[in-house]
Amino acid sequence: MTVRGAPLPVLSRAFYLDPPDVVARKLLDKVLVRRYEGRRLAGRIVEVEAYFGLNDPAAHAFAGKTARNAVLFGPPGFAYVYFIYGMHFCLNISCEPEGQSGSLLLRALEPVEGLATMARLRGLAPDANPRLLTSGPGRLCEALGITRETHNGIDVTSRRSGLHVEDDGFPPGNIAELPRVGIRKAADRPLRFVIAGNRFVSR
DNA sequence: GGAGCGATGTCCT
DNA sequence: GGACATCGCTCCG
Repeated sequence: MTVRGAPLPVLSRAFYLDPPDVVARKLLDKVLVRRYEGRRLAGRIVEVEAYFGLNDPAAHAFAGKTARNAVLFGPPGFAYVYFIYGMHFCLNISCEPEGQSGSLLLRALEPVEGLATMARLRGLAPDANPRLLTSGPGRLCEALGITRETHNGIDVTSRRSGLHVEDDGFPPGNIAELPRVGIRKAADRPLRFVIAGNRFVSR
């Protein structure tokens, strides 16, 4: 039992050692927390995609290690943030032992704490529809103030990094497996994991 | 509520 | 030069 007011446990490096499909399932219903200007911005993870490094034509790591994707080949539990379509950032967490390049793409959160701040960061009114805050990989990065400059390569297993994942003991929901979104290669593999029926899942 | 499409920077061929 | 793990707007039902 958790003592009221005590900090919740942060997911450790060992949590991310497994293959990406396994970690993706475990990540659902955990809480992503961002420390922003002294405030907590938090959202429950409701949609994750798994990417298998060198064995996965859709993965950024597929063609081998480059300057951009180097984080994926490092130890598990680090943030890989990249810039896409000239205007959005996407957040991944590396998994598998060092040398392997699996990762998890965080695609949607159910916002839990700091909704007004998230709305401001998204350029929306404070009372905007919460579905517009963090439903989608680009949206959740904007809502949490995550950019490549500020977060690529940071350790998400450390509470001090300003971005980590907590386990609040929320009972896991039913998981649905779907094809991944927005890719051309290996588009048929069911590596998108969502909380079935959750309204904050993207699209 | 869904299809179509333009915006825009970076990476790798 | 082409592709890109997206988003928000328009237009049409």
